[in-house]
Amino acid sequence: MVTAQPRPGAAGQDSLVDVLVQTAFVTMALLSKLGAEHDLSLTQLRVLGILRDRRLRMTALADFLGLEKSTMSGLVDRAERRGLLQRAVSATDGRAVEVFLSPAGLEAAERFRARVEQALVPLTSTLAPAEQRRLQALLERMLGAQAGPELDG
Amino acid sequence: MVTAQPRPGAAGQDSLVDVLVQTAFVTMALLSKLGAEHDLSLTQLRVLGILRDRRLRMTALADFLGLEKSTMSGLVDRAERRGLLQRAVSATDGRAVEVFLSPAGLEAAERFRARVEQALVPLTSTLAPAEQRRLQALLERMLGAQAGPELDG
DNA sequence: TATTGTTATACTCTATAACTATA
DNA sequence: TATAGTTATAGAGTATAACAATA
Repeated sequence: MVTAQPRPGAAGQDSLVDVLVQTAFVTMALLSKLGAEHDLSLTQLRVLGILRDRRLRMTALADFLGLEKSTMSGLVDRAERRGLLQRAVSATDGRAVEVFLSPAGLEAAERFRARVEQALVPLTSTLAPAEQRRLQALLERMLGAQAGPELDG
Repeated sequence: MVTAQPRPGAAGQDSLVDVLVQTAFVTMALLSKLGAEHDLSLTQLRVLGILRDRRLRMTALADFLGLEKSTMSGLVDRAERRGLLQRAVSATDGRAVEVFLSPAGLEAAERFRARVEQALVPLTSTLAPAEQRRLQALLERMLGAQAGPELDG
């Protein structure tokens, strides 16, 4: 879990939960580090990822991320100021604001995606191709069991 | 990766990297949510986890978490104020400060660990016991490939 | 009156820079 | 002089509450 490696050297008596949590921390640390290189927080990265192929209202985006709409305002403000995304009042509802990636934002999202792919190779390539497929399948099945659309992203 | 589920319904064309990242986000969201129930941030949870079975200097703790020592000061301040951990000047080096869990902090750490274990059951139990062992083994091998002690925790 | 967003305010997390105390 | 921590300051991320505009 949120614990340090048990004992440097004494491996393997962890539970699946421990390993899942460690994997999550390692992965997030990596994302975090890569993001920091471009001054992007994990949340900003998620926003870019989510908007890669859609245009969402503030509220929908907030729901996706599990955040308050007031938080979204600030988040979108900063990203917009940096030219990564844009706002537009909805054509059908004068109250609603739609958010979408700017060309620069889209390019940043693509570029980042490639960086992550590449940065994770040292980890994933530890496993043989068949094992990688098995791991992917197991994780997919596990994730499938998990509910809300707010959690992926 | 940091992307939303491809298309609600169209599953499975993701790469291993995508799935790893999604797993990480789901896991972190869960930890985050459980932590929030006790007003504990992910970082505070990590501190509790790391100190569960050790006593560290401020600098060592900062290294473990990959943070600046000034950040540690604030983090430890707040946790100490809440009675979760304590500071003590090192017996051997008057400049150094050692940090360790208070009894309340230890109890909180244990309690939280159990909560996480329990909260992840819906996910892990999707897999048969043999599959769980296989998943754990695969992840462990993958993690083993990864370097620094700053990244676990 | 209900919904969509924004603004005001406050707190945590984070970093950089300047500082104190000990080695 | 170098090292260990703290303090001052500033910015991002987060939430709650109050508000404006539209439905």
